[in-house]
Amino acid sequence: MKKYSRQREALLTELRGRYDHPTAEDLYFSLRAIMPNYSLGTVYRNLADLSAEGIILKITSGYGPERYDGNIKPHGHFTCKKCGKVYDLAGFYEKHIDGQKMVEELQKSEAAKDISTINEIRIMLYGTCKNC
Amino acid sequence: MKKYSRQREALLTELRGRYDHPTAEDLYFSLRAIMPNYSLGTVYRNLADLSAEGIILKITSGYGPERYDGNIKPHGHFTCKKCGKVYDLAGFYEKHIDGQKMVEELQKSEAAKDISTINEIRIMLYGTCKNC
DNA sequence: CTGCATGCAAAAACTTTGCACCGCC
DNA sequence: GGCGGTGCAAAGTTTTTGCATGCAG
Repeated sequence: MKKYSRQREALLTELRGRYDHPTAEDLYFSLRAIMPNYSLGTVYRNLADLSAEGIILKITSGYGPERYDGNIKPHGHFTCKKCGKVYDLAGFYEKHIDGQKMVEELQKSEAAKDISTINEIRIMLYGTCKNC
Repeated sequence: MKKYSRQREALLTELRGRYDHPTAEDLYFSLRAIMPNYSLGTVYRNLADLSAEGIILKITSGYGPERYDGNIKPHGHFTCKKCGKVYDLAGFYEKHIDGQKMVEELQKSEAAKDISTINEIRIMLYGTCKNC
């Protein structure tokens, strides 16, 4: 069982209160404003724990540092290759992705020889954003 | 126009000759065996150039360093969260992903307000592999 | 009190870059 | 010959970790 901590709680609240897919450093600065001794190591440790538990989402784009999302409802993302910013693709999953079917088909396919379990599907589109 | 170099040529040959999604370091060691002065900086520079030009694929999983793929035909990947290894999902794209339709629908959707151009779609599944 | 979480700083992991030299065009 | 690519090493960026201390259970 996981032990409660004010730091983890504050991190979760902060992340859930914003919709800009912050980096660890973004969160660090925000949290420092509230809890002046909040350390960067703790940000990273809590982000790693929370995302491993599936309580938050880690967003990996390959353009800049990792970003995090408090919204764990499956949804697609778009990354701007110029500025690295990540945008939500609302409604995209519902329209285009049938996770259950994908997993079922994979289990029947040749790829099944390598795969033991599947627990996450990420979809990332790339291009340039309107601000760039 | 891009100038020819033995190093870039060898990198491309090496990458196209293997199907294990090597990291920059993997390629560095392989290339060193053939060209003893091949430097890691050059590996990174050529990987960056080639992937920016779309001649090779950069595979970002978020579990370990970037990996690269000489096969640029669109295809899905699977990452093992334990060992970081990446596997191809053959036939997955054809069966599940209609890139053109995705882009068209996105242009009509609310997400279009942020997006200027789209030029890549990546899909990554996660879980554990048979070897772990 | 006991042990997991934190703060802080050092270190690790990965990637980029400055500069002198080399080799393609 | 000129300019872009390379080799090497140093530096940059991002993330992880060791250890003493603090706080939840």
